[in-house]
Amino acid sequence: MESTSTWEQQMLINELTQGMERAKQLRFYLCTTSPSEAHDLLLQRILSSYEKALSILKWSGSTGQLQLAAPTSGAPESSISVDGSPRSEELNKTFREQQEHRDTSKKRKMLPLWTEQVRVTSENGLEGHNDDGYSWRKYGQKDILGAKYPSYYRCTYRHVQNCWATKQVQRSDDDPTVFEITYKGSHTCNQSNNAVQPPASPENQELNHKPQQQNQMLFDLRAKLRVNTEGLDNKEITPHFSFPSTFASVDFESRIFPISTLADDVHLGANSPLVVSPALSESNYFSASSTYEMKRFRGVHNLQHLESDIAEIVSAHASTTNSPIGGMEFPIDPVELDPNFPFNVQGFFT
DNA sequence: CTCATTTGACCCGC
DNA sequence: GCGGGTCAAATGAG
Repeated sequence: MESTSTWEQQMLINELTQGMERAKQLRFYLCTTSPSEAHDLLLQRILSSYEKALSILKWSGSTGQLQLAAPTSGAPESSISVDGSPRSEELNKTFREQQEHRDTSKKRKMLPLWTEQVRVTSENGLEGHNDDGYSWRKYGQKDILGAKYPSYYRCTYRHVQNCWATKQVQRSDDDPTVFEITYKGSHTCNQSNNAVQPPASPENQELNHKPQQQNQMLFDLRAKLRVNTEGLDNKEITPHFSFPSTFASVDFESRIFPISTLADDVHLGANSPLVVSPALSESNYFSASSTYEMKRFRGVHNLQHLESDIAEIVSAHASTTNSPIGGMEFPIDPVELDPNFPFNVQGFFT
């Protein structure tokens, strides 16, 4: 019981911390740069973090696992609307909680639930962003009543890092250009530390599946970088990767949330902590092998997944040298990172 | 060869 | 029995 509560608290801390840090970043950007869509996106992500935190709070409250009250009465979306942005037409993503009426199964109450709507356009496939940096694996698709072939995704690192986040994507009945994405559970994998919380616009994965491996490489490299830097200055480096993806969200998020550190020192000043749930992070960084053991203990029912899990574990250590992005224009060794390192390569908010 | 997706089968709650 | 959700063998892509 307490462990569950602690986990929820960590998730909450994670969300709130991210929201705070994004707010700091926004403040900085507003002071130093001209208005741009980046500001809107950053605002959106800030609000999303807080909304998710509220979602967790409400969910925990309903299950009695966390005795905290949501700061708003009624639906949070009434007070914190992502769509509140005057440019929401471009971002066009609403965020609403539905835990009150979606929990028809007691077992399925075990995970927090929220829904995100993503609008798809013919030009760029998705407005706003397409990917939150999370890596998903599709595990099912089924036509159900009132939905056209909803797809089911789970976190790629479910077995490696015991991350039980899932999402369901289905086309909106009202507007065929809108896809409703229902997220279930929060990421406990490393990705959550590097990715922006409002998770991937899932349709991207239906319309464009390629970024998955790219995300994995990015994640692997990020993990590697973080491990390497953690012992040095408790800082981490997330360089700007630009993938040939149809969408730019991963690229964008890498820029907008440079997981801190040297890059943040440049942009935000040396007093920018950007601590993303250290407890969560650390426990996850070294959870791969233990998860593997756990899996063995519980009995592996899918050898293919086990093998891929092992491959992921191995690749996480080898990606720095083998991955195409490992040979990028930035030095891997953080010590060698020049404070003036051009994180604005390919335009940092330009 | 590896890994992600597809898709029919299966499980489970109502 | 029905329907939503998940599993896992088959298949395909890179």
